[in-house]
Amino acid sequence: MALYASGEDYLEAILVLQRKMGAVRSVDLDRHMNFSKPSISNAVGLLKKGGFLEVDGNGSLLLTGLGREVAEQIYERHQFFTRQLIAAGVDEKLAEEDACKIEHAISEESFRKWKAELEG
Amino acid sequence: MALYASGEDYLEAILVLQRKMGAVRSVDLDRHMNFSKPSISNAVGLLKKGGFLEVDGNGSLLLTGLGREVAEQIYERHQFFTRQLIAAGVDEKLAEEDACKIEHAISEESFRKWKAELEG
DNA sequence: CCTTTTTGTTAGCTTATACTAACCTTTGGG
DNA sequence: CCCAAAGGTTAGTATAAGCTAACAAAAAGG
Repeated sequence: MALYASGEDYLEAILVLQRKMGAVRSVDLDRHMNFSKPSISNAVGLLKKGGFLEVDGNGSLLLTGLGREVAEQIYERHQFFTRQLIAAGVDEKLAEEDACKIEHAISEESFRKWKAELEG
Repeated sequence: MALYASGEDYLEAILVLQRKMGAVRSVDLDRHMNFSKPSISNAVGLLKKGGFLEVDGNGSLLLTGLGREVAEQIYERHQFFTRQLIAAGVDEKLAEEDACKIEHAISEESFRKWKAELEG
């Protein structure tokens, strides 16, 4: 099952929220991303079907190995682009916003090389 | 009328083709981008309606001031990201592909500042 | 215990962006 | 001069990703 920009964003959000607050349920995603409950519910269903996460008896979202891998990759990109933009003088809010879009647009290969070049 | 990633790509392609071969018709776009004729036709219609281009009696696509402005902005981003990635060791083909996606994801403000920072 | 709130799902809609199949023009060579 | 090719449009379809309205189930607390 393919993963798209949207799915990457959900996985990243789950990772971030897990680090911040331990267990993460759909409703936490709901509050963190600004999407409606049905959108979250639908996205979580797709990620489950794709093997990126599982839902336990308490409704907690658990990243699988695959899901965690993707989430960490995307989050690393997020941080890199945010740092770069802030270093260039962009204010934090905009830097985050733009990083959040760029992170889905670049290939892993380009990212690795560019990061090595700029921060290596 | 709003302009999306897709529209930006068409405008950029028109600009590039104009520079390379003078007049540009839909069929030239057709060959340059790998989309079907109806997709091109539809996109051109939307760009016309949005005031980004006009079509003359010969079917040539003429960028308006607005259209040219957008096209040049996007093309500048395209060139910047391609250069950066190539400088980081990414091969040209992938650099172009990734640049082509990143160019739509970044805000003008972030782009200006980042370009100034990296290429002074 | 019953009611309200919290949480999640279903059903159905919208929009951006692509596609194919089929059709209509215009144009240009034999 | 006619027929084929080239160029472009129409109609209908698909998919990713969001939305609202309405419902269902579970938890919480007076």
